[in-house]
Amino acid sequence: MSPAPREAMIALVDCASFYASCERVFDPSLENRPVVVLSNNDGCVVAMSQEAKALGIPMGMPWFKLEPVAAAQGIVARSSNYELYGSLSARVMEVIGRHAAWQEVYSIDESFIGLRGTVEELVQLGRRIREDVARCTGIPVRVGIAPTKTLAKVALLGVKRSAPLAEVGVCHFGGYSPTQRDAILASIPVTDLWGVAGRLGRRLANLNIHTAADLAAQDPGQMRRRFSVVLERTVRELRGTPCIPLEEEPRQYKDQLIYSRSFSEPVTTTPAMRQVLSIYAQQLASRLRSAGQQARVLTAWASTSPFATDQEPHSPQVSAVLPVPTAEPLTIARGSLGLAELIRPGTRYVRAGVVLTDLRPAGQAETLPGLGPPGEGRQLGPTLDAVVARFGVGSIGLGYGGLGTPPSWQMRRAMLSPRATTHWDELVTVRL
DNA sequence: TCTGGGGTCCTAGGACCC
DNA sequence: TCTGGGGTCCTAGGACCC
Repeated sequence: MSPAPREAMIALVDCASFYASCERVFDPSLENRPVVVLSNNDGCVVAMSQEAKALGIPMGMPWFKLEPVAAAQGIVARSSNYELYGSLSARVMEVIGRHAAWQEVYSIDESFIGLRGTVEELVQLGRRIREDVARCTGIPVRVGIAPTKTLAKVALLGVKRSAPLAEVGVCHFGGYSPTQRDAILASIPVTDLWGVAGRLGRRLANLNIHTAADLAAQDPGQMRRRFSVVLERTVRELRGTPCIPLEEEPRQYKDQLIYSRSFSEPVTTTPAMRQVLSIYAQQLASRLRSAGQQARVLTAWASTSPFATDQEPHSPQVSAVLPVPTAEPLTIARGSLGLAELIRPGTRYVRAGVVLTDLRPAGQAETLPGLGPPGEGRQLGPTLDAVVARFGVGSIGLGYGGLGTPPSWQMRRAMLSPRATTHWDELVTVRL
């Protein structure tokens, strides 16, 4: 039975190979070529163009293993350029939003919109969205439409996997007969659904539940008792009952803030780790301040490489309750530096991070003058941010972070494209 | 030599309260 | 010998997302 005309529907719009597509927008020479986008430090593959996927390159493959064969296969690599992707994402989302009264931006490359209309009307609308986004941003998108978010994802998988649907770029789950829908669900492994990954997938396989159709046939209450309310909702959504609402309002405040990075070369000494922590703390303080929040609890950690076979793994960690909820870089740096005392000099650490939790909106409880820790209330954060805004990252640093030359462990991004939409001096030149 | 980063949600279990 | 019960709050850890 096809859904009643004008019933509320949800469309999931996703960008095809988003990072690779972004790289192509300002570099047409990448068209029709296998493009891979690398993680920070040019570590491993985090995104691929269709051509690269077709070569069978596994997601997450280390670049140092791919690099030797890349040239021979015509593979082009780019360092990830999140500033560019974020900027293009905002434009894509804005264009999508023009076509619907309800929109939830789900991730950097996915958006849900709420729609009403017949199957034919909504498929037409999906086509218009594709054309509009392509014309305004150069990014290809695909559209899956269904009564629930989970089924919209199923419809989108159809667009990705069926050649005729890929041609159109739009799939409406309601356009199929019940028999066809069952066949579609039976063709989708459970682990392709939202909320079902490896662990859960193995537990479901033990119960002989392998496909979306198998899962849809389960009793929702039983799935809740045996697994969780999350899986219960998935079952109900697969059966067409919306359980996961469209969330239009982006959340105003985050629950936690993390700054963590791998090093381009291992850090082995206490002074170097102090420098790492000072720089990370300053970055984090800056983010926290621009989010309009303060933190009360801080955790700092470092770890050795999980791939190293020649040394014992070591992951020291410190947690501290800050004297007052704060966004002051000095207080955050001081809390983080305790970690430097815990490292074993000579051990090779490959990454570190600082996590702020127990966040709250800034300005809720002002500390009385003189009662806070040293540095509180001196507005060091805004001053540092202002200097960085004017003279660039690295132009000023706190304590151990304030060194003139860039540290040797700093992130490597050798194949970085220009930030063509956010920096005047990196604009693209077009010759006619 | 070289393997990413930043989040959220849910549940179980302990602390604590009356 | 026999030793309550119901509720909330908080946290850690697991699992998942892109």
